[in-house]
Amino acid sequence: MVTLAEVAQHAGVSASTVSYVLSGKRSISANTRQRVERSIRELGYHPNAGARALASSKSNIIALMVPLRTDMYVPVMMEIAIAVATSARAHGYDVLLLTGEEGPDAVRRVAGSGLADGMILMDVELDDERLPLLRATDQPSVLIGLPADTSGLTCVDLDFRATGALCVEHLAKQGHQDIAVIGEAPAVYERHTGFAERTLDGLRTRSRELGVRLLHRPCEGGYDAMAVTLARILDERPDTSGLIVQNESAVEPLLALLRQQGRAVPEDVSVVAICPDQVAMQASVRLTSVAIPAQEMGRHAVDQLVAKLEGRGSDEVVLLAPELTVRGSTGPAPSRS
Amino acid sequence: MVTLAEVAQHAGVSASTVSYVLSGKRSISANTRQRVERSIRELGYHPNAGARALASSKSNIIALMVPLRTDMYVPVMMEIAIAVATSARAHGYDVLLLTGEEGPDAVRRVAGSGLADGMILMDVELDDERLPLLRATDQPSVLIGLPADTSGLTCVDLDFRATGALCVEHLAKQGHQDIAVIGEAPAVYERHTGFAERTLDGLRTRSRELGVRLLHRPCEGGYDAMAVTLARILDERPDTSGLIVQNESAVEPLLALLRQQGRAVPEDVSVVAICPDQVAMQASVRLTSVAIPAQEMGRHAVDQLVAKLEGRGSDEVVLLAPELTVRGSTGPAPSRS
DNA sequence: ATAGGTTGTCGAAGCGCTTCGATGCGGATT
DNA sequence: AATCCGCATCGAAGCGCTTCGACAACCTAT
Repeated sequence: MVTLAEVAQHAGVSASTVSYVLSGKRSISANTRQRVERSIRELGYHPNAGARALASSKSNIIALMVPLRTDMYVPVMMEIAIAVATSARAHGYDVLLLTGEEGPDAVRRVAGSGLADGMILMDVELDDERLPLLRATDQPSVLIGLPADTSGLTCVDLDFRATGALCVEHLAKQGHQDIAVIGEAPAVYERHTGFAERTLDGLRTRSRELGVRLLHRPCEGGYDAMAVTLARILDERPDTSGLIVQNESAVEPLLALLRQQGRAVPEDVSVVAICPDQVAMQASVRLTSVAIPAQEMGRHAVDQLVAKLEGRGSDEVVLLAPELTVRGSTGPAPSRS
Repeated sequence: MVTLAEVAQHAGVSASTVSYVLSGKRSISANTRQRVERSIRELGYHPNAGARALASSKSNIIALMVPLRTDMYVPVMMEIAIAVATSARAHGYDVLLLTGEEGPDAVRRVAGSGLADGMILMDVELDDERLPLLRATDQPSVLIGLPADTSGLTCVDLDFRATGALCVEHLAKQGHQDIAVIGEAPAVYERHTGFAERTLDGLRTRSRELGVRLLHRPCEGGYDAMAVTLARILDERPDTSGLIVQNESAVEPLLALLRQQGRAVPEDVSVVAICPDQVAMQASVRLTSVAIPAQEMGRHAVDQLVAKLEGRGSDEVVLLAPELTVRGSTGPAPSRS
């Protein structure tokens, strides 16, 4: 293993000079810099991460806490995680992957050990048990998702309230009077996941304002669960002509069922999805949808965190504006029979 | 921040004693140990990761390189990643998330800087460009997936050759004579991804042995691509009665199309999927499938790597035996019209 | 009673890096 | 010619931990 000292000797300068060449924190003559850089290349030197962390008390690592559950909104999570890793690298940081498993202890461990300089939390619940710790340790952090109380926290999220409103508006504008929402699995609501409740709030508020009827039903993923849920909805509100789906793994089953029952999309029923663009475009019907901008969320979160770590940056809540893309699954409401 | 020295002072012992209490590398009297442990608790001491890494030249971190592509076999990747993170924690390791983006350089960076003690590579190609480096740096590592040349490497994977064989056998045993394989996207084959080619090999070899006809067609995910692919298959081999799908995002579209065309599963067509159990069970037809044991693969990889890091462990190729679960999507071949 | 072996603890020497103050030097300012 | 300043470099002091050899203290076998 090559050390700083060896590079210094090889280049005929002192260790500190090499260090300054590397960090750029003091001016170095062009001549010396080149000699040092050459030695670094020739010896294949790589600074030792541990030593660096110890001496500078900065690890250049960002911790990312992802939910343990592998069953829900997986693609979104994955996309965010990858976006985080990629943007972090662009800022010179590496990413440490923490699963929800350890829970709040992970926060303590990471903050205490100086393993990471800051952390990004995903899948934040409205009243998340990690938040008190986060506030207490003054560990620089950014949440992806919105808790109930955002004071003293930096958060990044899609504006799900506006998302809900947007979906209702779109359907209402086309004359739909009876709208049903097929939501995430019941467990998601029971955990008081921010995005689910906020979407619902936006949906309800806007539909009240616009005077349309709204029915919300949670739904597990998969075909059978969807079949039951759809039957219940149509039983309860036979005039339902607009459907809003916020559950990736319910999308395709829903379309299959509608087809099977002879309900044409969008002639008989309009469907709006809240899902990644890819899902909306790969479905058996091109779905009108509000995209979940996973990449952008990940990138924003990193940008915010890095800003904090560099002393700039503040406790801000960034809500990304939703965008509804009209594709083939929505159209005018059918005239009442 | 609390340091070892402070704990030592608080407990009235020397720093080295505290260190030995923590590591258990020398015997300590019960009395002293308790005093030290009490001080640790009272002061809320957490060892500093950087200092530890520097002094011991072990970071207790495992690097996990995941493919950058977010479009393919995502759930499997995610499940593996989470399994890796979870098992690693159980062994006292944290996980550093690297994306494929950096390519081989990531290997150099991690190995050189001592950031991680070892690494796990996913999405290994048959002739992966990271392998030469891996062999050169003698960085302890484990691959998930099989390259062409496994000499000097430790690999963990599902036995995809056996998987392919198993699928063919199952269908052949039910009398199917014309079998079509709907594979991963063409890009996957072009990259020479090990698992895809091996599966194909298993499928072909076994079908030759059993004297059944086999047609293989790569297929992008999504409904449209599937429609085209299916049409081509049925055009070319109208007698096809057995389908084998190895592409998660083609499963549901396939079922929808078959339904739409009035082909009953399993009466007219039998379908075997190679996919995670969850996908097979959530589909609109309970799919007979060979599971991709993502969790197990992740766990095995970590176990192997940890064994290597502790000096035990060898360069072994672990192939997990495939298991075919019969569900509702396969049955006897229809008698020829 | 004495040599020999355990057991439990301590002190000190690093691990490889960053960073601060000091220093030498040439050029600009009086 | 004396003074001041900025630039480029160096030396040394740590950062918080692990680990090795040393050493008392005690126990056992002779």
